[in-house]
Amino acid sequence: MLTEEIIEKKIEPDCDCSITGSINIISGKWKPFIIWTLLSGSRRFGELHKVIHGIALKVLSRHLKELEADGIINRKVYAEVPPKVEYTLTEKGMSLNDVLQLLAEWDKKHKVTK
Amino acid sequence: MLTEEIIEKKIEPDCDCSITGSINIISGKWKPFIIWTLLSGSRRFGELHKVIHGIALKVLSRHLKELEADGIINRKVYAEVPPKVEYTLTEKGMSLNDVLQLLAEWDKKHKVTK
DNA sequence: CAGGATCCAAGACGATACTG
DNA sequence: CAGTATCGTCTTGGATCCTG
Repeated sequence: MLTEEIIEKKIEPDCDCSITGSINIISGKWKPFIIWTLLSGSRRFGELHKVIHGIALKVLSRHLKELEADGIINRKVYAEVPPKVEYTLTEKGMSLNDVLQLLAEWDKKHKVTK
Repeated sequence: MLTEEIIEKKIEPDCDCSITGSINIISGKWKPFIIWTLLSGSRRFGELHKVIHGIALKVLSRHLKELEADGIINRKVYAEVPPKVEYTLTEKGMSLNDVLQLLAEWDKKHKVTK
């Protein structure tokens, strides 16, 4: 029955397993690193590009946009020449700290990371 | 300073941000649901297919294989006709409960899930 | 400097048909 | 029943060149 409803609404049930939102936010090859990096303070685009080595410009750019759209980070543009843009975590973004922390602990505990 | 070092090592720092392992395990469009479902007891392939409505056979099959490879679930085959296969969470799999729980809480708190 | 535009490759997801 | 095989589509990540 409940199953039927789900079929009708064709949805991920609204039981406590609604995790999709949070997972979507942090999954993306580099997103956790971006967030983690910003936890220690705001950074400029170029800084992120250097710190998170290996990430393609385009990908960094898109990830930042998505994180901004998700309300995780703020983007401040300084009207200067040359241009300067700073990315900062929002409150919501900061709150991801616990989540990332737990994931990291679980990782370490189970030696998942190679 | 810390930043400089990270730049030098140009790595996903081996700091506590090593989250990739745990994220890889639970990310996959339906994996959280599979795990969540199995938290209430073992299920057969067909049962999972019905409960987790909308998932393609192929995808369910692959997800199960991956979860098994990751040591999250066990696959028991009963030598019967017709065939019967049961999937059960391992200890490691059970331990993901806390993680999923936190993700769900964060989700709810920030009304991320639409 | 901060990105947008393009083009590509790989993989993830999906639907249907078929088999031991 | 429990999948595999096949084929197609969409999304992600990546490399390079270009611009306000």
